[in-house]
Amino acid sequence: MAAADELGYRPNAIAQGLITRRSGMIAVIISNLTNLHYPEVLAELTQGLSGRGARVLLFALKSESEIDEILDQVWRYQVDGAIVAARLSDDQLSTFKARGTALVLYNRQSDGVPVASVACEFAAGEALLVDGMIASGCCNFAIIGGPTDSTVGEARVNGALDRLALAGLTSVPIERGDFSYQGGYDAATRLLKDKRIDAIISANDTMALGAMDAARLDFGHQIPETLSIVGFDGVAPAKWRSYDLTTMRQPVGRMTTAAISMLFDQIENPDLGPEKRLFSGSLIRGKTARLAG
Amino acid sequence: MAAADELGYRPNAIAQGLITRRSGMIAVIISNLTNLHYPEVLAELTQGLSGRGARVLLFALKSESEIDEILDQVWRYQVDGAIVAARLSDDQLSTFKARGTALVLYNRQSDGVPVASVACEFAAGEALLVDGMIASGCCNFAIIGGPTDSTVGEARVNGALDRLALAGLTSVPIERGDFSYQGGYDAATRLLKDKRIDAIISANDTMALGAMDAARLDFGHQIPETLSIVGFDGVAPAKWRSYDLTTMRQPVGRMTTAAISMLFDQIENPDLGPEKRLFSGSLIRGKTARLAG
DNA sequence: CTGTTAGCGCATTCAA
DNA sequence: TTGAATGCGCTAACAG
Repeated sequence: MAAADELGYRPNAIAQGLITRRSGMIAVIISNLTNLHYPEVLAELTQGLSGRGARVLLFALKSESEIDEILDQVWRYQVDGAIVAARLSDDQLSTFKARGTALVLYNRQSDGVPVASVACEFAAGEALLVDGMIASGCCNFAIIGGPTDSTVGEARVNGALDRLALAGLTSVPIERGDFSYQGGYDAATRLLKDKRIDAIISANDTMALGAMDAARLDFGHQIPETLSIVGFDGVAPAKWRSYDLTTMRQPVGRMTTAAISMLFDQIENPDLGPEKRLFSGSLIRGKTARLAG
Repeated sequence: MAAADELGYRPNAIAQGLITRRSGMIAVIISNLTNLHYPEVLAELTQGLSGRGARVLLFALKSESEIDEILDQVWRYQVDGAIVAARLSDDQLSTFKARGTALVLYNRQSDGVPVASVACEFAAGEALLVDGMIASGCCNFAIIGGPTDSTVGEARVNGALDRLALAGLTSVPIERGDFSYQGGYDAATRLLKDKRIDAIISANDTMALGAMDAARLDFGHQIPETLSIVGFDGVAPAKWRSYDLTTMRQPVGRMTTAAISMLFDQIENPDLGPEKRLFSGSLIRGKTARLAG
């Protein structure tokens, strides 16, 4: 019988799945793969899932409107579970429960339906950044946010705003970008017309890098002397020496590991109550902000 | 019957696949997802395949040695085809033919077994870069290559060496990196100890960016006045204003589109002769090399 | 054109 | 322990 194996025989996983009702496939749904942060997440997820004997069925959304057709495919393929970094409506969330498909949200929360999720704590992270900048003398803040329909983006903007308000800083100008370098560059170009701005908080690193270039190359700013800039994520280019961005690094490894184990917990024990796990980021003291304290 | 659909019924693609012998899944195998270039490729592939009604089963290799277990999974899952950006042995290539699984190599070639592939022409690209640099007065070239076991890396290094030899430039120093920023940074640090070097050719953009930072921040070079640097790929960060790298951009959209249509051609017509499609890159005249001509 | 049946490749059950 | 039968959800080929 082992001879058959030498002949190239491999059990048909598709047929196996039909009978065991376990396809061995996990849907990974990511809304903007081109964001520098997500390839890292995807790589970790793929490795981690592979280590637990599962395969990744990948879905990348070009726009959030595609999510319905994507979910349609997800149902057809009988995936054992899904890890989702995209906006899901309450209806869509309920469908997962109704169909008994395990689900973990990545860096998103649900206000309505209870659902398992992992996320990086932004409030504490933003607070740390904001407090440090205030303590070092920044007083005219501006924010570069994501699109208003982005959960992550809004959360980070609000986290920063809250902390600024706590320090008595209100009416902070906000410009929005699409999380891209160019988006950050353009947003900063609009913001820096106001010469008093001496601190920019960006909702992610890539936009912060664009903002840095606009500030120093077009506006003649010295960073961090005349302008502080901070980001969020801790992507690889933020560490590059031409930038050396001050930012909060998401613990990608721990988050993906957690997402995977939560997913398998659900699969093995279907009526497990959903759990939310929050990880705190780690401060990367780059050279783009003087952080006192 | 349409009422059943409202009830949430979706045909079981797994069962469909069992009988039609078409799973609707394409394996995408990528060796180093963390390389900045590949997320873009993956995004395009996923979109394109989705547009043709196929789903992506993703495999990311941490090291080339995992390829065998990966292929094992590929066979089990009865994928309709595979797009592979990883090193495959002749044996492995033959197995695809033997099992009748459609296959397109991405940016790799096979010398032995005939197999369909798409690739970006490096020789002409490197020639363009090299000629331009020579014409503008560079005469002490150095090369930053990839690991010796990387097909793409070696091809690009050899492309550059050939062209340099044609101009009578021989004994060009080569240092190798792992395609990462740090790898390029370190390689440049070793190369630039020789003060005569006035031109660096990097096997990819990310290493070129690392080399730029080493050159200007540690060695006090003015780019491109005292040192020219060119890369290959055309990744997003290469266009960032702090770098503005001179490079050859791979036509990712055309290449992925071609890979997908070649794959489907094979699927629909199994005994189609393999075709190699070569695309030429487009020169991006950044600011890191003065290119005469 | 609608209704029935067989079988895709397995895992699981039951009989031997 | 080994061997044969059943069925997972569907499609295709067939009969009515």
